[in-house]
Amino acid sequence: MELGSYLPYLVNRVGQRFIADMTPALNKVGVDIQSWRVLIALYQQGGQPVGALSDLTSINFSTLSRVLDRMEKKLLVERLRGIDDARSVKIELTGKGREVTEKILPHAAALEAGSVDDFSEAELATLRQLLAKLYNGLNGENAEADRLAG
Amino acid sequence: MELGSYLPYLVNRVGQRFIADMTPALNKVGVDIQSWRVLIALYQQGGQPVGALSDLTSINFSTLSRVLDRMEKKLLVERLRGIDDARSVKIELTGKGREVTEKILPHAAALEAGSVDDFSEAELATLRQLLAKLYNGLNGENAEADRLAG
DNA sequence: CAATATTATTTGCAGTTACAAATAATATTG
DNA sequence: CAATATTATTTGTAACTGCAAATAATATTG
Repeated sequence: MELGSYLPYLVNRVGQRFIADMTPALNKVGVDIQSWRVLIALYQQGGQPVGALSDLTSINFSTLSRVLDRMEKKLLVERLRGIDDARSVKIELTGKGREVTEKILPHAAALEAGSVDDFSEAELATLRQLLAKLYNGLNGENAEADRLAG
Repeated sequence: MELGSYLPYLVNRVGQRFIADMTPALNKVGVDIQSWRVLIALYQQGGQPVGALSDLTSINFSTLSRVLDRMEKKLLVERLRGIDDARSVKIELTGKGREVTEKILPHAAALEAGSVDDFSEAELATLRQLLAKLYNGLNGENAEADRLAG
């Protein structure tokens, strides 16, 4: 097996570069990378219970609970307890959360655009499609359970 | 901007799934994900100074120093001080390090193979090529410096 | 060649992360 | 409907991470 063709390696180094390149813009508004993932998810998909948000952001649910603590302290989100089921907590963007998200979004868009400067539209579409397909080919945290359940 | 087509999102969730799916095999031999990245890198590219290893694994160099502490304690690697330049420390796999790597490798290969089960050879080649191209389109940690240097 | 600058790695420290257990609520079942 | 199981989130804790400063060595320069 060659490192340069090993998918986890190729994916990880791209992910780390995205983070590194995004960091200056995030620092400017005092938002860390995890909080940024929560911000876009909420901005685009609307208020979510913690569990759904965990799936959406790929952040471990107990880590996410702490990320939400930080964000709540900064008034970026609020926890709405027991809207339909009192066990779940709906997380909503605040006005400030929306504002901050909209301040960051142009940087994010520019960074993404810059990263695929040399891509044709077809290549870009293919990359997105193949990344989605790859995701579906993986098991996620329920790998063990999935396998046992057959 | 749509979340489902946003590259950092697509890449991050694939990366997290790779980690989640790999974790059981790593736990079995008591190796964490960062150490695993170091193991494959050294196994395939040979002994490296810390800085080069940091680039190769996308692990922050100061974090890497601590990862190497753990690995050294487990006798997976050794630090060879001042081979050519006494400032640098060459990191080498130990026999045990090689052994453990070879115990994990089949799981890693199987996981990768399983993740692309539905891919044609052409799709797989395209994905790898586009991920490499995407990586090159990103700036890495020197983004600021690069930009200033023009 | 002493003083200063540069390069490579480690360490202090203040957070962040994730497992497992605890808490809190709803759902099931005998 | 009380007892038990299940679902959703938080919290205790121990380890991990990354920035910035410290250390340690080589390279440059006046």
